[in-house]
Amino acid sequence: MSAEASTQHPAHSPLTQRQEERRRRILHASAQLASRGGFDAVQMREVAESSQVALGTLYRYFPSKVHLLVATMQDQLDHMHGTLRKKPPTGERAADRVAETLMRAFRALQREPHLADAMVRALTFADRSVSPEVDQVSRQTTAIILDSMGLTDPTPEQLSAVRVIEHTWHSALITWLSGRASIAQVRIDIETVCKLIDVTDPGQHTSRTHE
Amino acid sequence: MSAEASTQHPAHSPLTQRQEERRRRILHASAQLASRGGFDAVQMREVAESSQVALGTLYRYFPSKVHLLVATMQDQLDHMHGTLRKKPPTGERAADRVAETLMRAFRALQREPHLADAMVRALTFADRSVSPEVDQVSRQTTAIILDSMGLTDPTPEQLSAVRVIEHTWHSALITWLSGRASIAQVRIDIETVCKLIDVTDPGQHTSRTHE
DNA sequence: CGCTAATCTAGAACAAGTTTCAGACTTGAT
DNA sequence: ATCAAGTCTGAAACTTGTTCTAGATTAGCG
Repeated sequence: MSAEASTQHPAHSPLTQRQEERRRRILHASAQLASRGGFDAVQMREVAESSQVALGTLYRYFPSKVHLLVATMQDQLDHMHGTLRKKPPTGERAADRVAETLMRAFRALQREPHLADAMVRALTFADRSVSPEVDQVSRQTTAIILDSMGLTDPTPEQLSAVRVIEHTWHSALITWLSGRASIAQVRIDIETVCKLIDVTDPGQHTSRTHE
Repeated sequence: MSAEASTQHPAHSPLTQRQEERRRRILHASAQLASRGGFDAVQMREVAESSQVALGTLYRYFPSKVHLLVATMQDQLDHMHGTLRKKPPTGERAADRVAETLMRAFRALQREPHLADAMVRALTFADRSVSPEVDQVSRQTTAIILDSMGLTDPTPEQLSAVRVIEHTWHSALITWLSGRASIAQVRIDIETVCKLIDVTDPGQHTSRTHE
C-alpha cells in the first residue's frame, strides 16, 4: 500500500546501460517465444536462456510471468501507437474512426495470433499485484482511442463510452483468440459498441478538419 | 476434430447415481474452496480430498482446473438464473431492466468476491479446449439478459447489443476483481453500455406489459 | 586502486497442475 | 453367479512457475 517498495526492481532507479540491454533482450525473447506458441510457450526458463540471463535475474526484472507478458504488451502497444499515429483513420464520424483504428489494430494482432494470445491472456489473468502495469496498458489504450477520435478534452460521458469500448475490445479479442468468435463477429461487435460514441454526443459534428 | 472423443468423460454416457453424487461433491468442494481464497485457493489436490475422490478421478470428471471452475460457474449461473426469474426487474425501458438485472447479479457476486474471482478468471483464461463449456456459460448469460429484456425473438441488432453488453459485463467484472475499478465505476459502465439497447431499437416502446 | 553494496549466475529446491500406473472395485451382460 | 470392461484409488512422477542460496561480478565511491 505504501508509495514505493524496496530496492527490488532495477526499474526504480535508472538502469545502467547493461541493465537496459538485459531488459530489452528479455522482452525480445518473450515476444519471440510468445509469437511461436502463445502463453504456454513463454516458459520462464526458456526466456532466461534465450535472453542470456539467469532465472533469478529474470525474476528480478519481472516478478512473474504475467508481469513479463504485460510488460511485453506495453512494449508492443507503444510500437502500435506510433504506427497508428502515422496513418490516422479517415472516417467522417468519430465512431467510424475509432472502429477503423481498432480494426486496424486487430488486423495487426491477427498477424501474430500467438503473441496476441499470450499478451491478452496475461492481461486478463493478472491479479492485483500487476494492477499498476495493467493500468498503464489501459491508459495507453485509452490514449489510442481518444487519439483516433481526435479529442483532447473528452467529456465524462465520452470517457465512459471509451471505457466500454475498451471492455468490448478486450473481451471480443478473447472470444476470438479462444476460437469462439469469428473475425467477422469481432468486427460487428466493435462497430456496434462504437455507436455509443454517437450516443454520448449526438449533436456534435465530430468530423475532423480534414487537413 | 471428430464429433465426440473417446470414452474419457463420464459425462458422455448418463451418469450413475454414485457418479452424480461424486460430481456434486466435487463442484461443492470447488465452490467452497473458491469462496475462501479465489482462484489460487482451488487446488486440485484439496478439491480431490474435500470431495473424497482420488486425484485421478477428479481429472476424469474435469480435465483441468479451468474446466472445473467453468463448470462451477455454470452451476452458479443456473442457480442465479432461477433466482433472478423469481423477481423480474421493474424498469420501464428494456435498458433499465437489463442494467438492473446485471447490477443485481453484481451484488450477488460481491457477497462472494473470492468465488467470483475464481470463476471469472477461469472463464477468461480458458483456452480452446474449454470452448464448449465457455460457450455454454455465454449462452446462459445471454438468456438471462434477453429474459430481463422480455424478448423472445430478438433482432440481429439486439443480439449484437447483448453481445457487447456481455463483453462489458465480463471485462468490467475483471477490472473490479483486480481492484482497478470501483463498484461505482462498474455501475456506470453497465449503465453506459445498456444505452446500446435503446440505440438498436429506438422507436420501439420496450416497456413490458406490467402484468 | 581497494572497499562495500548491489547485482548477477548457476543450480537446487519447492509448489501446484497434470499424467501415469498398478491394483481394487463396480457394473452390465450373459 | 461370473466374466469383461470400465471406473476408482493411492501414490509416484513429471512439468513449469517461483523461491532460495552461495559464490562470482560489477558499480559507485573514497
